[in-house]
Amino acid sequence: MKTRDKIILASLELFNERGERNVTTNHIAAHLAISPGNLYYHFRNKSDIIYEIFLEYEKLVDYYLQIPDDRPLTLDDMKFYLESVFDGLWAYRFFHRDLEFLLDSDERLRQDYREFTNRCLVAIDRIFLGLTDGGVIQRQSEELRRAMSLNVWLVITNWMAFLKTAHGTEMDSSLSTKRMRQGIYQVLTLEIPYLTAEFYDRVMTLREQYRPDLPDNGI
Amino acid sequence: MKTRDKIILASLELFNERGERNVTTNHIAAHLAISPGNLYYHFRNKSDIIYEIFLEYEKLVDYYLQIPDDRPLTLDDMKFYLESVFDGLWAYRFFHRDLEFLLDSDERLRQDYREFTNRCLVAIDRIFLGLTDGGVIQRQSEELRRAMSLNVWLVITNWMAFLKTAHGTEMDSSLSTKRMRQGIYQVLTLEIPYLTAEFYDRVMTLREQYRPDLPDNGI
DNA sequence: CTATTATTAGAGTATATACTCTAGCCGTCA
DNA sequence: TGACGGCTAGAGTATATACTCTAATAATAG
Repeated sequence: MKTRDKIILASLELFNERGERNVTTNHIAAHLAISPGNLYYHFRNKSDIIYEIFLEYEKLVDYYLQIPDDRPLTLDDMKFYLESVFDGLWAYRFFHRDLEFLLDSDERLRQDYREFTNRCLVAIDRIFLGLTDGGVIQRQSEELRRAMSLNVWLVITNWMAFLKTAHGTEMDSSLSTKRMRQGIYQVLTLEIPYLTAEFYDRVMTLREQYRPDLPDNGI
Repeated sequence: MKTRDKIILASLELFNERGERNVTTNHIAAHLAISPGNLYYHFRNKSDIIYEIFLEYEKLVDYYLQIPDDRPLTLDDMKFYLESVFDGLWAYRFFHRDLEFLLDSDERLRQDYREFTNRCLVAIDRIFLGLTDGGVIQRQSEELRRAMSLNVWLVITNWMAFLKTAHGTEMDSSLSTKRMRQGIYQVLTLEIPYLTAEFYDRVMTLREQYRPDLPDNGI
């Protein structure tokens, strides 16, 4: 593998583990057993590494959120969207953690992230529409649908942070995978009142699969 | 005013403006035109200042979220809760920004914040119950109510971050006050399907007052 | 084989940051 | 008046961090 790619990979790994703020370029270099000079030969600065990682994240999510325009959406589609998005969130979880700082310190990233958010919101909206056409969700006013899409986005993008802050340090990966799934449960909760009678039971059954089997409220 | 209190106040102000990460203890001292030594006479370290600010935040929110147990809740109560909580969020907006890092670097804060989250979730749940008793909201299963409460919490605590990241740098205070109100709009959106027939119109009218009068989706 | 270019090592630097230390000021109370 | 304790100034320090510079090595093309 090219050194450049190794740097991106190691950075992502370290960022996810320790948080971008706690990972220096020297750490990254040391982790790869290369010299700082080598790292800076491939990247002008730390922001450039982060930006590159963002581009991958963006590409992944954009890929996942493709919406067929020749057919309505099914329950399987919905399940796929939810699982994919939460997987992406997990794979790049450092990103939403220090988001505001990252955007503050990189104009390019700020611009791109804004458009990315926009695309995601539009995609969520289209998914709702597609599910409406598919008879899963009742038709709603555009205004309500948009407000709902935004709420879905807020729940999704805040889920990781909630897990990290509301739980202790007991974030071993198996537990957090389970907990991640609870994010899907939360999103499905948002949809419940809008389900059609035909699909109500099926969606509720699906939702059961993501229910946290833990005694408390998720705390 | 005591120097100690001035330090807390100035820190909060600077943290909110620039983000905790961008504010050093030397900045705070310089801003107050006092010496670093003076600052460290009053606080052992930066974490201590942040912890002190958190205690005030906590006190404020706990105060706002008091729930009368001798009567059901009214629409006015609900409005009060929403406006108060978003005001608190705005006044201490730096806090949720670098939350994960702050909790990572202060064991005390992590513990306290966890309990704080817990209390808030319980309070939201009780508010829903109170509104049910008040005939505003339809009675739901405990499980659904809890999941809804968590969604409300996720929307609320992510609202500031969303504003900061989804909009450009055009965050003058008048605009952001308007935008903050949209957070209430979003929370009310969550409640719509659960309103009783008697209160539906009144809540929808209230919600109208928080509707963003901007052309786009809030981007 | 040689010349040129891409890559890498690793010491080094400028700056920032959290925090310390000592000396002195100032109000109060005996 | 003087001594004492709370408060403050401000220079200073150890460490970290992002990043640079030069020289050496590997790869490649002619």
